[in-house]
Amino acid sequence: MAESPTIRDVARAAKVAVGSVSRVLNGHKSVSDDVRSRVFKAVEKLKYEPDRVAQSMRLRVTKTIACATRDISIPGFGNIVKAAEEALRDDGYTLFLAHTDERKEREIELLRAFMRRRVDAIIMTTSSEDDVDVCRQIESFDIPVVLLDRDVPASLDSVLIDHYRGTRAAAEYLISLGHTHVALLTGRSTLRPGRERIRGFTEAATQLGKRKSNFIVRSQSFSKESAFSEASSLLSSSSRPTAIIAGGMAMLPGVLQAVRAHGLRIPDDISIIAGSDTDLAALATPAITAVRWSEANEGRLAVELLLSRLKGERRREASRIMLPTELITRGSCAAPLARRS
Amino acid sequence: MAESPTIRDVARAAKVAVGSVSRVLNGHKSVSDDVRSRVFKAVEKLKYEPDRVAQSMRLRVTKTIACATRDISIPGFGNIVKAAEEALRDDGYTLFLAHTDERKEREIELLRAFMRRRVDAIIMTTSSEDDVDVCRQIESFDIPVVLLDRDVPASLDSVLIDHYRGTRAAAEYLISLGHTHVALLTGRSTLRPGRERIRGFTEAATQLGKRKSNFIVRSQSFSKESAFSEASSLLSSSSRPTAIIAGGMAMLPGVLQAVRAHGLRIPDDISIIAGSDTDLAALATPAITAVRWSEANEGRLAVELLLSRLKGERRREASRIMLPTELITRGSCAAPLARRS
DNA sequence: ATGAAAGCGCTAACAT
DNA sequence: ATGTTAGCGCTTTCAT
Repeated sequence: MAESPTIRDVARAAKVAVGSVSRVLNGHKSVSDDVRSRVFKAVEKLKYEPDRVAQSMRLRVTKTIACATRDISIPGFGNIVKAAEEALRDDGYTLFLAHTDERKEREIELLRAFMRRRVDAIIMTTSSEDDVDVCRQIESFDIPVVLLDRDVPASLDSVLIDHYRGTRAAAEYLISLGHTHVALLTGRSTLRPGRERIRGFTEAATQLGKRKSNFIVRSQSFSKESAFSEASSLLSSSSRPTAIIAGGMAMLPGVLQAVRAHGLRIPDDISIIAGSDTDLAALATPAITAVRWSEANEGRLAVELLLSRLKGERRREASRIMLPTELITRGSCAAPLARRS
Repeated sequence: MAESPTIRDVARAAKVAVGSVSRVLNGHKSVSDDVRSRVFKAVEKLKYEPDRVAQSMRLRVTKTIACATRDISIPGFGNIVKAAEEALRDDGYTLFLAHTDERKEREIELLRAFMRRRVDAIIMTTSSEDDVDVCRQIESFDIPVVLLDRDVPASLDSVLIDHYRGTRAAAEYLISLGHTHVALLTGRSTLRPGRERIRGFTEAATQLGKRKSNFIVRSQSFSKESAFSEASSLLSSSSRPTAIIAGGMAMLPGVLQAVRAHGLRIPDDISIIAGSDTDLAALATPAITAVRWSEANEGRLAVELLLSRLKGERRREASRIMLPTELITRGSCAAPLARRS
């Protein structure tokens, strides 16, 4: 296998200078038809492909964008990444993908690696919104960064999900069915998705008045495992809630597992609402009522934000795009048993 | 924001030559302690990070690996990619991710883009095993390529899943329950996963004898949508099967949707087996019997294969690693109704 | 319109 | 042990 041909090989084959080859390939005006056609012929013959590494070197632009999320194997993130990749590729960008495991050190290490690779922009979900190390590092970057559902002190572009309204709607719906003893399982309140869900949840609770309501929040982590253990402990408690909101993208499986382990029926024994919509929510039996938003839009909008900066508007104000949520009611919620009998 | 410092800036700050800086940073022997410490001090002070693009340029190695699968939003692929990324990162590699949408033109375009980026290796699922364009292109590459569950004429490394045994076990299990009218939904037989599943399925059918069995194969595509439409047509037919095997990573949702649309009960009216294990299979009601393999191992082994080539064994024979499958029996299968009554 | 040459940041080969 | 320099493949400036 011969080495790939370089621009010199093309120049030699076309009997022109390398500069002319470059000019032809980059569509400059000042080239004669004769040279142009000879260059194209040589390119064709040699199957020449410009080396992007060399171009990056020279142009100080790599046409790569880094994407780092907590865990790419979570279906929701897959949808986001897919849409982002699709939106990027038409402009000649390629996506670097990595997962952070929600660990700060990994995140810092990852960001450094991305900077050394001279990526043009970054899409990410930081593991913290107030950690000085991470925030300072991101602020020191001179490239566009868009955060996915995060609210950091720095003024960065972000695509936010309206978990507040979504969760409030979910809680109000449960209240309307007669529930007074409801649990919200979500991640740490130091992270926007957890914080906003808690806000919507507690706000809904105030409608009932303090005396009548027993709304509890468990905000440990967004993981499936913690969803399972929190739900299990809740379900074993003497006064178990009559409804649970699984407030995270990967939490429903854990909650359903716990419900099953306790031999409880949905919605008779317990009502369930998922904080994000998935195949599992749609096809469980009964189907699970869920807070939905468009993950594809989330990815797409993040990319649009980046591209607009990359195309020149580098100095505009930080944009915060809020994506609406919608409560999809299905069969997993009913009036609490006590009330029905 | 100042420009990132270069090796020259470090050399100047440490009052040494650029060559010495490079030697220190790359751990060469011939450097005095004095120079070493001065360099490290300067690096620290300037927060210098070597430019990977320049390194790639000089060393002819980019430390990037491309990964292209049909659709990254399919949970199974997420698991594979996650494991692969984890295995790569320790060696300083970063992953380029793209999806092919199972379209040949996209695939070719993608491969070209990857080559122009001078990726060191490629992990992929080709959309075809016999297409001359794609195969010839891949063969022309001088870099390691590992195929995920594909069998192309060229001698490439591959990680294969034992769908043959998995599907045969699934079909035999259904036979043991008394089913004689079973349908396999899977993708085109020109692709290994479809082909092997069909092989296992038909081989199991022969045990029953031609007269007694009514085993039908629908091999259109692996997509959820086609699973839905094929299952729907099957379920509406006058002689509908008593069991369906959803033989693809994303097909179970489509099949369950169809079953639900027809108001059928699992396993009373119809038995279901999933061709790959997911949260949905584990947590549906009833839980769905599934053919399982370790997607994490699939990703990990693919990377091991690549790294071993990258570390020198470039000329060894192509390896074909076969990953075992296992039938996880859950509650979605029962004897067919006719037989029970 | 085209050729020649500088230079992006780095490593390695060559001097000393 | 350390400094100097060529050169990776490309784009662009400067001559002509």
